[in-house]
Amino acid sequence: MPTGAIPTASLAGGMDLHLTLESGQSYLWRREDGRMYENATEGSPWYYTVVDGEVVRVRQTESAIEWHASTEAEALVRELLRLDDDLPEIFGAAPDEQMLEAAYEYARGLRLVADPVFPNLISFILSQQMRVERIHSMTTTLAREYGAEVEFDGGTYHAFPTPEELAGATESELRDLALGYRAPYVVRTAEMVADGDAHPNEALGLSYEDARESLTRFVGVGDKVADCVLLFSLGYLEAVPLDTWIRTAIEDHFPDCDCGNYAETSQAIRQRFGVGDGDDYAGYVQTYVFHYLRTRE
DNA sequence: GACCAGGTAGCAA
DNA sequence: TTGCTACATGGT
Repeated sequence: MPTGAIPTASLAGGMDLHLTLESGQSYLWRREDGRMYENATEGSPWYYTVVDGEVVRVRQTESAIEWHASTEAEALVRELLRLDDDLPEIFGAAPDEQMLEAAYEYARGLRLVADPVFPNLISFILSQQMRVERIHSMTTTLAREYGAEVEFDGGTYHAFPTPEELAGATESELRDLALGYRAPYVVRTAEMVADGDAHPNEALGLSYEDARESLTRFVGVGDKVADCVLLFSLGYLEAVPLDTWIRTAIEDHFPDCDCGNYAETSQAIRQRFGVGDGDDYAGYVQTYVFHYLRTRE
């Protein structure tokens, strides 16, 4: 079984794996000690995910990010956890606002993730009007009920279901799993992908705003969920999902950015959060602010 | 028992 | 276009 260790000192701006995986941006990793989202973080718990049928385990030790997988996986780990992002470069040039500075300090070492797109799309369809812990538990349930079992190093893991596997579920079954009114959204979106009518990757290559518009054709996907898919999966780091927490931040700290509708408020806050003259990395700033506001105290 | 959580679809004006 | 409102569930 290939293993490896990526020295933390080699990563620009360091890395905090716990923050990165438990800050509510990805719902596709699970903690092997079963203590996801508990504040106590003694030891170096392993996290795992399944990508294209391959189990990938990672943990953070004092000096490295260790990985363990069924194939050579360093490049994949670097991609999934965005280990090549240069945090000092991003935050060195980020806006000089008191609340933002507090968020940078609070979440030092937090990196964005690059989730596989279909699982990410479904997990954020589930996310509406839900708390972070429950979103994670619902994606875990879908993996357990509909995902393929993968054997790895003596253990059994569950992959997130494919579009075909989820399209085979019924609304009624998913309601029985406590997905509530999101159940038909999940089935219908999975069917669109499984039937070849649409794929979230078709957003790639489009301008940011066209890409956001493109994703909203999926059932259960509006501007906010589309922004999450763009930011946490498709590498549009300028995307700033306007959820309840960010809307509160706008109200309290950047009231001039509230333009009354999503598209214009989005543009204003992206300019405010962005590095330099444009909106570069505005989504990076957003993720720090979200985590800071949601979990401080 | 309200109130809230990483909102959206459907419908009326 | 914009402005309601219904929608499930579980925790505080």
